[in-house]
Amino acid sequence: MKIKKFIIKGKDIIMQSAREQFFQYLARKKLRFTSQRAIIFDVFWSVDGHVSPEELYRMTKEKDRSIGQATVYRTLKLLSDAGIAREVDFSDGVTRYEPYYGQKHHDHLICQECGQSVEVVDPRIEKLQEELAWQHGFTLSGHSMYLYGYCSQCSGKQA
Amino acid sequence: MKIKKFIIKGKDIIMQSAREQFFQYLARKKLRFTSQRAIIFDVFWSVDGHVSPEELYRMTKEKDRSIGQATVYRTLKLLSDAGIAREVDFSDGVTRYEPYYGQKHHDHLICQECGQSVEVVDPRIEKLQEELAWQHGFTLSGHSMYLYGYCSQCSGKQA
DNA sequence: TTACTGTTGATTCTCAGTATCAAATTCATT
DNA sequence: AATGAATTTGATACTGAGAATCAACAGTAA
Ligand SMILES: [Mn+2]
Ligand SMILES: [Mn+2]
Ligand SMILES: [Zn+2]
Ligand SMILES: [Zn+2]
Repeated sequence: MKIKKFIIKGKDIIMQSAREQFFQYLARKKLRFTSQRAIIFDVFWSVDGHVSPEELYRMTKEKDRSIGQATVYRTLKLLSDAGIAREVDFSDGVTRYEPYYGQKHHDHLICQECGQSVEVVDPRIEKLQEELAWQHGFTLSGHSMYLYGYCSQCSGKQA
Repeated sequence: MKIKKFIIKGKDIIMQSAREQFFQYLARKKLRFTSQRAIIFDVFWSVDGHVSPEELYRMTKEKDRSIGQATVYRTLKLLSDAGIAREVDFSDGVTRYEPYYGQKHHDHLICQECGQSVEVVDPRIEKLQEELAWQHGFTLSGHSMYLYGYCSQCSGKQA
């Protein structure tokens, strides 16, 4: 109970910080923190998962009928640039976004049967990636890594 | 000279084997090794790089004016299924294909400035990926890993 | 107020990739 | 060779994600 409350409070604080960072980013770029952007941010943050622009569009519409789809796309791009959202691509044709503020970097392990995804990270891999790039004279600025397979439930059903 | 000749000969042998594997695959699936498929295969193989369907379409047209774009798309898909081509996605909006027969698995290191890509592989990373999936109860069937950064030429020009 | 800059939603557009389909080709049997 | 079934083809229409356009709108500062 206490722990859960603590966690929720923690998440809430993070949310406020992220909101603040978004605000700061906009200010720095002389852009405005409009009501639409606020709504989109809030819904996006409350989902806290891997959400496509179209999904988010549907959800924001429930809060505000008048919000346009283009604005959702635009805002997600802004959130990316501000460093509080990240694009993820599970190779199923839709680009998704996930909250990224204060979150450690992670990669994804995806079940090809049921679609569930697990967030994973291995510091040793991260280190080796850096080395690998270095060996080829590259300055590494980022990477994307997706591990595809079958989860414990689904690998039983496999042929 | 001799070495180059040997390499070319080697490549040629591989090409023949890949062609043979394509043929076998088609036979197994009761599909036909048509002239169009042969042409597309040959051009694809001669390019030996990361080529988009549209690029390949343009190139095959130079060999045979009458080949349709749909056939190129279809054939690339067949080559994928046959295990002699692989889709690659450098996150620039186009899916590319690369020959994959007899080639060791590799990942890609991409320069975000000039677009050049380097094929890389680190057995230690591959191993750790396997372990990582295992730890989460997953059976790993594949992965995609792209390292983004700036090559030695381009990192000089960086701001 | 005015002038200016950024924002919005609707709409149109683009572009990769797919679905459709009638005509053509190839294969299997007779 | 003739028949008929199965596969393949290229043209064309279509789809769906995302971007571009644009006129109306909303803050901002003088
Ligand atoms: Mn994630
Ligand atoms: Mn490659
Ligand atoms: Zn599963
Ligand atoms: Zn470069």
